[in-house]
Amino acid sequence: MLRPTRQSNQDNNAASASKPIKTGPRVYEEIRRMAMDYRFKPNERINEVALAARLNVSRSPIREALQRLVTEELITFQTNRGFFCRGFDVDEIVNLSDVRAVLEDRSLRLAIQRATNEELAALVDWWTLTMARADSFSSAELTARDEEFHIRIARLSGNPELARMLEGINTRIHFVRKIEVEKHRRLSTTYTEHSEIARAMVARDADSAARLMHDHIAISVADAMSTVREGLARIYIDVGQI
Amino acid sequence: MLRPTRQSNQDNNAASASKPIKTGPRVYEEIRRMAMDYRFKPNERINEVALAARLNVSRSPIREALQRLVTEELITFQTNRGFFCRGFDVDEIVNLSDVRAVLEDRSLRLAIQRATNEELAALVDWWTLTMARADSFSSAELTARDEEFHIRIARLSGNPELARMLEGINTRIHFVRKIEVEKHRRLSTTYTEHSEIARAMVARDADSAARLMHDHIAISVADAMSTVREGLARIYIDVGQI
DNA sequence: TCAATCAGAATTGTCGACAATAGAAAACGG
DNA sequence: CCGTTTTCTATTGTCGACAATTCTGATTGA
Repeated sequence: MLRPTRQSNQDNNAASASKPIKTGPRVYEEIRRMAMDYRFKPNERINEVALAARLNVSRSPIREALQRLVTEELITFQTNRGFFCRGFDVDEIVNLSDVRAVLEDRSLRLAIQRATNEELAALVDWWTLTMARADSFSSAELTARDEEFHIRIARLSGNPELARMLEGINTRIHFVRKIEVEKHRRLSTTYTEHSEIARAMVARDADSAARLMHDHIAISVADAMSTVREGLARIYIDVGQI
Repeated sequence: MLRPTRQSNQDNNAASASKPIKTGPRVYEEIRRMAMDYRFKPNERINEVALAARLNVSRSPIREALQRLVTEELITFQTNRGFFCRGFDVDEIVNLSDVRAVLEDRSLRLAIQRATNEELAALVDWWTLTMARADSFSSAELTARDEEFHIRIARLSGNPELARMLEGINTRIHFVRKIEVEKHRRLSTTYTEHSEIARAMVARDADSAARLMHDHIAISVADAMSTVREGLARIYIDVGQI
């Protein structure tokens, strides 16, 4: 295999000849994605050499990426035993939803105080457009838009820390959210809640907006359990790629 | 220097012959501490080899620790340029305080709902005891107790995610807090606020407790500026160890 | 049959080496 | 004298190697 000088990024996945991208960040992003989507089974031990081979790099960048993901709570770690996929359980989802609720509340209220009319109008328009095209989007794309709606509000809050924390939560509940989006889709329930929230924001009606947001986010333990049940089914049924 | 087989942890700092401690975790903890206390100057570039030499290890564990600290926002990173100490500025402190306020509010309300009488009584007692001995504590110890007071409440909330996020914020504002503790001390202002909060919790008076907590945490931009000013003075005046 | 013990295999932890990149200093030209 | 280019040096990025640890599963003894 005569080692190449400094691995010329031989683009293993997807034939995109677009960007070279440093291996470090690329590896991090790739593993992060895998963890978000539970491509590792819950609590599964992650074999460093196998993963390194799969991504065509040595263990160093793998380990560095994994360490980062540990503090993002997407991965766990035990000394001398290595890295593991996080678990997938109801409590965590419920707890995260609770934290999320208070952060979204603050986020929204600050946005109402600080955002300009134009910015809020743009939010409404963007979501209206998204809904109009909803049918043409895949579930993954729709989930991404859902996430983006909330992040946009967080950005309008003017507090980057708030946005950062919400993004952290988002990556951790991404899988759950995707399941919920698909459930919505099956029942052809449209996402009118976002529109209502955005309109209340335009009207600078903080309390109404906050109430709508809260109801939108709130998740009963029963709902969480049902979602987890479905999630576990997918994780263990879907055949891994390759 | 005839390399030793697997570095026998020759205990560079402090003569503690207590625990062996794996180098990985040790290094992480040590660098984390340095970052918390701004032993690196704000925005200073961190030299990996120098740091490795200082801690008597190779660059691998250093880099892994630094990567973790990047996602904890104690360190920044730029590809091909390396790691840097985070900045030290007013906006960040104000923004973090704002987030902290909502998390502490939630934390406290959940604790009031869920904690037992015994747990809340223990909180009051512990703080009373701490205050009684306050004079015998160093500023560092007192700061640690201050932090612990809030973390205990977060634990009583029963939501580990809440506690985790507050801990994350605590590590980032640790330096600021220490300065505030010393300011209090100079003015011999006693920390009665904690006692009042705890007592309101015992009385299950959520709104009063929350109001007290909010006032306790709230920081005006002017205050933040003054604290930052003092902080910068310390950072650049204190001579680094060795 | 089952628990405990003990090789042998697999995996992690840390290291030193070296190429690629960025940064600093020197040489150059105006 | 100052801005630009070039050369040299310092630093980061990634790798393969090997010791230490954990895991596996085979063997033993009750």
